[in-house]
Amino acid sequence: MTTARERAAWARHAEQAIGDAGLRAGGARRAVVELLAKQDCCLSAQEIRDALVAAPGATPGMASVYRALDTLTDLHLVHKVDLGGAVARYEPAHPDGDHHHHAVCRDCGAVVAIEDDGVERALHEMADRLAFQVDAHDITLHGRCAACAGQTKTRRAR
Amino acid sequence: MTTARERAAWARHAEQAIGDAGLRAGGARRAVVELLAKQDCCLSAQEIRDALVAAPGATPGMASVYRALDTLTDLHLVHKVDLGGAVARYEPAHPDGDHHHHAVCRDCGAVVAIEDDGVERALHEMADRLAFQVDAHDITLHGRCAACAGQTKTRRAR
DNA sequence: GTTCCTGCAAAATTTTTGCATCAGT
DNA sequence: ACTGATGCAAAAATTTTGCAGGAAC
Repeated sequence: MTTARERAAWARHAEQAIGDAGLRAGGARRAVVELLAKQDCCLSAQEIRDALVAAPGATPGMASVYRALDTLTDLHLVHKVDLGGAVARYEPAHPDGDHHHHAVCRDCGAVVAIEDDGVERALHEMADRLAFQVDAHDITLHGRCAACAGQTKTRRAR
Repeated sequence: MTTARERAAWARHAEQAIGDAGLRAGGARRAVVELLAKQDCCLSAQEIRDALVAAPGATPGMASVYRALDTLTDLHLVHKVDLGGAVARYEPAHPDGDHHHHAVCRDCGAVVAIEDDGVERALHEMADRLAFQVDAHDITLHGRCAACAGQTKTRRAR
């Protein structure tokens, strides 16, 4: 779980890294960083823009959101997550190696964050044996979330 | 590793399941099944169509390829794999639970199939503890393949 | 003879790029 | 002032859908 303290630290770290890279502090990218800092899990580009437009202040264009996310991903500040749908999702990349994976409910589409040391350990042991230099890994679980598994299948509009 | 015998079995199983579902044996879908049966790992829709167009016989349209893949995925005969790029990839889903995961080289884009019992075991143990009914899982490794890790980074055109 | 399948073209969706303008350093 | 950042619109790329004709059962 990510604490409020860690989130604030990420935001500071991100602003710092952006400055160090010789980039400027424009409104759109800062707004994206500030929004992402509040999140524990991933958001789509559309969700990010919708949230920024709904909030008071600037109304950035989609292109700026994508450009900001692209820059942040290049700086390893943001992790691009592909959960199998049509849209990519983005979440803060915490530098301490604290990371999680995702479970997607096939009924309601909910995304749940997952953490498990056993799996991480097995994954690292496997990586050591592999003739492939592993830098990162993503795990996506598919199935039914607790709510949807409980009730007789209610399928949300897609 | 998937043997020639297993591939042939998959092709037969697929044709059977298609028939059982009350579907007909048109040329495009059969060609897709036959091509996939020869593969160990995943192909994109474009790669599938290119291969079919290059081969003697029919020249199916992209729409037919997508429709065939969609039908096969619904019947759980094909597994849709999203490796993080812009395109989705598809591979035969072997019914015996024999499955593998993927490592993507960030330099040359090569996709390598990965199998590891330790990881599978850890994943199942985790799934048992989770308040989420896990039906399937995907793992994607990112890094450098043996060839690219060996030489000083040569970056292929993207 | 139905009903499904196919191929083409058009549409829909997500993401990227061009360009003129604005803003940060 | 110089150069990066932004917003709009257009473009690109992938996947889906509509429709008319053809093929399987």
